[in-house]
Amino acid sequence: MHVMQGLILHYLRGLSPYFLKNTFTQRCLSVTTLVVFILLNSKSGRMKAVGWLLDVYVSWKNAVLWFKLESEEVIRLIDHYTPDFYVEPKEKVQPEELSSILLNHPNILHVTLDNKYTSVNMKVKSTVLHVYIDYTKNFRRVLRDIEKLGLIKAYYNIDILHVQRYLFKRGVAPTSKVQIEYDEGNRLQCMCIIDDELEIKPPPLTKLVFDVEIYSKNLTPEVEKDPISKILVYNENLALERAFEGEERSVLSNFSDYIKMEDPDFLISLKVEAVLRYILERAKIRGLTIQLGREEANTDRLERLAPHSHKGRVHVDLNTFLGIGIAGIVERSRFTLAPPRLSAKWPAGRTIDSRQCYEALKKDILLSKTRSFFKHVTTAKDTIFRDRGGLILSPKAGLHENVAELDYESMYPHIIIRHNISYETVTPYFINKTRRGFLGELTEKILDRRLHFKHLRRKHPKGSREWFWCEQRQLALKRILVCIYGYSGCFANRFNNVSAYEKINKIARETLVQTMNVAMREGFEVIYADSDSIFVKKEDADREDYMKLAKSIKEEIGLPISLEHHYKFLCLLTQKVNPELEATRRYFGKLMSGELYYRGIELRRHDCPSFLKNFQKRLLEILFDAECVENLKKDQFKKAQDYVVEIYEEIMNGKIDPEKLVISKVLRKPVDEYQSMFPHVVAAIQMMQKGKKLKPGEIIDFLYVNAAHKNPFRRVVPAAILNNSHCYYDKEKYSEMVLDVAETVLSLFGFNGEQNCFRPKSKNYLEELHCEREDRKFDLN
DNA sequence: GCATCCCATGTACCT
DNA sequence: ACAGGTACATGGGATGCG
Repeated sequence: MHVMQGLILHYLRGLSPYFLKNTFTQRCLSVTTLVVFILLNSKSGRMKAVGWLLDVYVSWKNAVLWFKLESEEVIRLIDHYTPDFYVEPKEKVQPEELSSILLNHPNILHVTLDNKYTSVNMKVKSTVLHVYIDYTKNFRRVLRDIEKLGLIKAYYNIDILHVQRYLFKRGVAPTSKVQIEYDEGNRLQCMCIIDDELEIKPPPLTKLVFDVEIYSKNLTPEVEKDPISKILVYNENLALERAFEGEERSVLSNFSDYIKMEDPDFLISLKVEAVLRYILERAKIRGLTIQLGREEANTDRLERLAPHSHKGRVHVDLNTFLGIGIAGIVERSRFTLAPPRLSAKWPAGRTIDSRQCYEALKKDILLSKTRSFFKHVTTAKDTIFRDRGGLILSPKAGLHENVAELDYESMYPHIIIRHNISYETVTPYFINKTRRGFLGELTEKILDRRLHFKHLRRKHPKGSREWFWCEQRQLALKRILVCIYGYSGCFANRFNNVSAYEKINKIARETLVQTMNVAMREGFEVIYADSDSIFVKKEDADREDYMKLAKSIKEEIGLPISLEHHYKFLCLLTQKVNPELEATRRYFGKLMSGELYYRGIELRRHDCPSFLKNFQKRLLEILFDAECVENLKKDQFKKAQDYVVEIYEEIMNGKIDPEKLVISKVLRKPVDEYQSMFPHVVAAIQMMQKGKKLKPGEIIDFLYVNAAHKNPFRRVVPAAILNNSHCYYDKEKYSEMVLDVAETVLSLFGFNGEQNCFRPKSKNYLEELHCEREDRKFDLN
């Protein structure tokens, strides 16, 4: 009850005349704007502007839209919004009758009869009632009330956000460039999209990257007790630009003033939502009213802070920003048609669902709430036989020279498009090719866009702004594309069709087999293949020959494939636990360009201490600093072994900075759910004893101090409570790890850390590894 | 009582 | 609320040995 009242007050305040006047005068301060206003105003009483839709939220019966204008001004406009949904009456119930019953509800404005598809199959339209509600806050209540009637078979369009409903209807994606018209009451009269789809440069949105330091005795600060000691502001390159420090009150109010002055569109920090809330809570405790958004925020119930409480600005996590940048966030917003504050953080499923809903509604398909049940009955045996993922050809373990890696470009999206795979076109028995599939249509738009930026990127010098923007855009789209395939068969997908998913996999496997056969026919040896890539070699083949192979595969199979890497040396590994077997998805090598390239080994793992990573990298550099295989196997291998001895001794002498030996692991579940005392779990428990609040997903940094100790609590120490003066790392444990890391790189050449630390096993070992495998024909049975 | 093997558990990586 | 496949470290019980 309290919460509800708080929210309503909050919304009312947001719309009060006082507020509107306030922003209006503020905006008019600039002389240029005044001139523009007068000029535009003189004719129609309406004002026009061009800008970008920055943020949208919905409250009460309005949509509030924030625009960044070309003039760098920011304006807030209001548009009407009427929440609505659809219902399908039960068979015996007359639609007209249900309609008049519904109209009795005090919060239902009106009801119309309509014909819509209720499934993505689009077979036949059903008669449905279109129900309009007065205010957003009554939406759930109306649903609850009419549920009790027992007259309704199904509800549609009820589990999307109001802001999605508004934007889908408008058909405008946030961040779009638009021409707007609005009246003196700041009511939006007209909004037309200006096509800037092919722009590389993102809209001119400004950002503020910051970090908050909190003074706390505990590992997790408590907002009631622990003051903010510093707020640091960083520039584009993450260099410190400004520091607010000293007494907390002044830190907070200076920071708030700074935001007001700089007026950034984006607020960016680590754990941005938690940090912004912490700032507001501390301000409240200090009796300050500060404002981080462009509108006043309601700070009555901070623990229930609404997701869009910093209205008019977009808050984004630092990692998202570093990953895909503003350009990537713009891509996500335009794909999902959701405001960037949401689209930037939504996980894959939500992202794809949003766009699918938009596309479905455009086709007159209503959005069912319930996940569709099994569409086709199959036996368990069928499922096991059919539902296999990508195909992997065991690597031929050993050292290879002059190897080409050919990768299909976006294989899964291409398969979806070429084979018309979609929720409504695929059954276990056939694919309907008489009409264009829903999924293919969507995938093609996004794939074309991604490839456009991927290829455009190459036309700009590496490191230029344009290059980065293209990269950020194509990366953001790539991440979405990969998930379209995975999400197609996911149970949580409202349109899901497992057959479609399985079909994609089947075609992918067949494609890979055909690809290998082409390569072999052309006289290449296939030494490894995985899902959408093959590794081939042929004596004396050069770059041209490999590109020619890619071309003939492309022509024969019809999907784009290209030379992704050309290796001077490539090591394919055997399994550590079972050296007779080859290890997939674990290899390392050196490219013709001189660059190292590796997958799956310790160097790629985030839980490997930095010291060991550096060590392994150096080992690779030493090993591959060779002209030919002989040179590598003899001289460089020897040098690498010497380096292992050197590092081994350095560890044993206790000379290494413990900081560099810290291991990071993610805590995947609450500590009490673990069945064993794993090191990171023990470290987590120790941290909790020191007052750290830990949730699943958090990173645990720890150091081995006595790995073999009987008491699990004596084995590790969390990095956060490392006391340099009496903390020693476990030399035995870390020296073991040094040997393990060395073995990954050197065991192919006979190195075995355990048995004979630094001498090769046998002379014949390498020759054995190099024995040629007879060529095989691959076939799907 | 110990060393060793084996397996479930858990995390991370690859495509 | 993305899937499926894979590798490896770890803990701890089972097993074997003396």
